[in-house]
Amino acid sequence: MKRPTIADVARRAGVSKGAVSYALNGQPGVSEITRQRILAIAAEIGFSPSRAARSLSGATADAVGLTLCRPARTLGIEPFFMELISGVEAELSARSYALTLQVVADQAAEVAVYRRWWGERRVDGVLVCDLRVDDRRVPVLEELGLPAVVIGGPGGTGGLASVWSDDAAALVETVEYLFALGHRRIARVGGLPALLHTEIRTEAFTRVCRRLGLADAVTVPADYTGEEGARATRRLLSSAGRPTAVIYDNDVMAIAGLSVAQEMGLAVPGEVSIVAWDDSPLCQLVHPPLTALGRDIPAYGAHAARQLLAVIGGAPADRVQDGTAHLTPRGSTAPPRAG
Amino acid sequence: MKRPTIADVARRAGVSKGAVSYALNGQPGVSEITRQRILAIAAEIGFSPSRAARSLSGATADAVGLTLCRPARTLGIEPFFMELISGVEAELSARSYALTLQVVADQAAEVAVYRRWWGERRVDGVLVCDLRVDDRRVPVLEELGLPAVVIGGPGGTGGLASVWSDDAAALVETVEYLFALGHRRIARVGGLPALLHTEIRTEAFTRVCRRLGLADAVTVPADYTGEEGARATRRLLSSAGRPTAVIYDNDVMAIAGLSVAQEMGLAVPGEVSIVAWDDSPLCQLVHPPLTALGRDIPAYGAHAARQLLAVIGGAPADRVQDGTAHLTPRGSTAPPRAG
DNA sequence: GCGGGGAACTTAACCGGGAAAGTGATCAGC
DNA sequence: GCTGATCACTTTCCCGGTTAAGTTCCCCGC
Repeated sequence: MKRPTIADVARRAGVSKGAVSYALNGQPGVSEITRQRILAIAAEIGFSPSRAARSLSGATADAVGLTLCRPARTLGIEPFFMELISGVEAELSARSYALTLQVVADQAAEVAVYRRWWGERRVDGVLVCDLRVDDRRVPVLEELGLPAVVIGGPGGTGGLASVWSDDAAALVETVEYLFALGHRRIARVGGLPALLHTEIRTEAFTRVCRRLGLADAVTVPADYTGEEGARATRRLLSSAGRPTAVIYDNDVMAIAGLSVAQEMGLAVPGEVSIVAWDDSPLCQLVHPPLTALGRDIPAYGAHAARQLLAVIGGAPADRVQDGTAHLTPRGSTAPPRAG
Repeated sequence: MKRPTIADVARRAGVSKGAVSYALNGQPGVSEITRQRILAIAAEIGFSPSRAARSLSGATADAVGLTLCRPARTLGIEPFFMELISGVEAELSARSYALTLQVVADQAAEVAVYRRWWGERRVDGVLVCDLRVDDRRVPVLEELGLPAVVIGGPGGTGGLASVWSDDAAALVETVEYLFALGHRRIARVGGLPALLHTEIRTEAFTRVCRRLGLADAVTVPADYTGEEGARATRRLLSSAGRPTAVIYDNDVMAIAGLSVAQEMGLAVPGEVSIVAWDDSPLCQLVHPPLTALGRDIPAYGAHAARQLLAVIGGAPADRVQDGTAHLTPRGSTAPPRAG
């Protein structure tokens, strides 16, 4: 019932608590026989050193923080965060680091959380998601000196370490694929415009379309929810000179878009081709299954966690590139029907 | 850069650190003028007390733990956990408690995590998900004396506090609704059979079907993934005397089932009606939109968190009932087509 | 037989707070 | 004018580890 302390172990072993500390941490200063005896006693009474006491001397909390700044409803439907977290976790728990999670309302709250965590020494570092254009968290983290790895970029990460994926290249690949199929009117339903990766994708989209000579390459901003995806799709598909292909910034909006197209009596992929960013099992459950840009999100998370641990360990704040998303063609894309 | 301590505040205020401690904690022992001066200085230099030092004296970690024991891919697609977490978080962060998350491989690992967390005083209590039949975590938690709230039941929670929802009643309501529509051959695609709530639902299903005189009320076990949902559906719909209605234990399997039915040329809801457990925006994105059993998962999580904080505070280990899921009829259910 | 050098410990200081006990000074009451 | 209470602090100890600085004791060499 009562949690044993190092003093309990010492008493039972008939040694001082210093000796127990040496024994448990594999340091010289105790004989092998004594060490084994101490370890056996510690295991027997279920002793594990108090993290608080340890971090009070040692200065590390053995925990990293992650804040999520999205409304509850979009957090739930998007597999991205949960997959990211499970990847982060895999890496952290292998080194017995804990993950402290906090859902915040806005960036101001997030910055406050960072300050508190660091002041309280609750975490040794943080992972930063949903990087924004001119993100106010970046200068704060730099000022605090709180070890951090930004999941996102490239660019906009200041002097902080980051792990990024080349969304621009993935988008170019997608547009070129649709172009090769014969599409000339391609539209895009984007994510939240304030997010940096949305801007990166939008810019890449505009650039590649101009290069290919596609005039009206429009991006309709949305917010990753099905409702917004549906509304944007309705707008696009009811316009004069409607697109023959639509790229969506996440799977939920793509599925909503597919529904809207079918509702409007448009054949997919005959009259409209659909591509989803973020491949997920859902993309394969609908009819037709969605062509999607997928990548290994848990690995991305693990990569970020690994880098954060390195930065905490004193490594320089590198900007590391993770794998680029690759296109998996499925039934939702085809050459546009002539007409 | 360097994190200030209480001694820094004391030095700048020209008082002892004891005085600073009283001032910050709102205790008597300092004059109001001094208190204000100390608070101003603390705010100015960005001081927040070290959690480690505080919990070393005070014994509370101001953190609760949550372990998730599902493979990464099913964690991602199911909105349940993320919604639960956001609800838990809302309650915890209001009382500035932190949430420590750990993804584990199996129950043995989970038990080890509990032992470590408690021994390390990393958490003040834990939330237990995915309660199993004869769950081995329950006796361990009781033995450790680690405050815990089980999210699940009723039953199987030993002497631990719990928050539960009446799945049996919700299932009965669903079957009666389908019966009233005229369905006489109703099947169910269940979740993992090892989970207690699956067993509760299965038993309730069997009982209500017997009561209504529905002979072949079969439950096909599955694992919440789309693939298994599709496989189970294929099996059910290709059998002789195929069901005219199928109830799925989660939304992903229901969507997969809908796809399979449409693939097999069966009209939904004309030839097969479909009901999903766990309503989510996805259910409204497919065609036809799915009739679903929904409830407020974030509120469920908040409820559990609130109870855990109460138990940590010394409240008795009650078993509290949360709201029952309610049926939202949509386009996927209708009277069976005569034939 | 005695000093030197380790090995195997013990002791004690420290980390950063909380809180009980102690210290002056002021003030009220008799 | 003395006692006692109260205020506003300061001092000191404690939490449970880590670790630098001793302290024994034993072995070895000369």
